[in-house]
Amino acid sequence: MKLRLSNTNQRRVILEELRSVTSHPTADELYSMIREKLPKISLGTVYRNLELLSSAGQIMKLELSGKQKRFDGRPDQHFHMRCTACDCVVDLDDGNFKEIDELIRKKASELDLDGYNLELNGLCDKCREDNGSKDA
Amino acid sequence: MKLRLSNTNQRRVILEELRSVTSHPTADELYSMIREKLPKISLGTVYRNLELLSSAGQIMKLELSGKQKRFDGRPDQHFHMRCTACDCVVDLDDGNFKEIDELIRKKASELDLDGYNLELNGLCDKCREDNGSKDA
DNA sequence: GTGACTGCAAATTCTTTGCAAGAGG
DNA sequence: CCTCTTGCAAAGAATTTGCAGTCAC
Repeated sequence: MKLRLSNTNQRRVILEELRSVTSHPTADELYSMIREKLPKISLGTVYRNLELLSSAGQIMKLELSGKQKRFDGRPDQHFHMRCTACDCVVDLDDGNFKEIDELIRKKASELDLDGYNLELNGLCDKCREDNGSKDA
Repeated sequence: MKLRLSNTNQRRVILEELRSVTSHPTADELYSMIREKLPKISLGTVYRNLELLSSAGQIMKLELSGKQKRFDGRPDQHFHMRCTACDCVVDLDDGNFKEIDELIRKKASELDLDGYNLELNGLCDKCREDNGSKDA
């Protein structure tokens, strides 16, 4: 659903901030980040705008495993990996998953399903490094 | 991790109840179901036991999209579909997803990942029916 | 000016936890 | 017995909401 959103300062900063990072912050992480620029912003405003922006298709709301929702400034479909060590979420290179995407879509259309959500698990670069040095 | 669990009445009823349904109840849904048999059981006990049983590998904890965790009496790996209308979770016939599973595993092993979580979306039988009658 | 938006705080929802009493082996 | 478990109630974490004032257009 596309909505017309008015152009408030808070909304603009939230969107800019989210677009400027490749992490996939939770609402409260984003709140901390944004408070450095807008110290008076409230957490409720952050939640409300993230909801509106994702309804408008300008960002993506990620409801992956784990208790907190995360938000992604990239509005296009792509894949995510959840780090099994630090719980962060990183983007995966889509090239690797084109085939998988096509296969799932094909099967889904046969079964009259309409979408899917795939989350990979693994170690992010940082944790892989830490882990490697621990083994050594 | 396998644990030795003592054999309390509450634990046994929770497990039986969860095994007896194919829905994938949330903790509080299960709590309501169980209170018909054990009216004095507490919600905390249900949560604690679901956690223990899933650590022991006797049930599965599903952390899918949506805010509440759901629990599955089938301890073996299989696929789930989330109904986009009523939000329920149903098991999918694995035969359809063997190929997908293999492809994802292959790719995951190439990229040194270690697992994945796939959730399909679609309409459950009941909602499909309701929806059909609405269209007519 | 009017409707959308904001900050604040309180309310909701889901889950976990401390504790004293109770059951299991 | 001694430990693990329970019921209860309170705490905690994440998110939503009511409201009165403010901003965008």
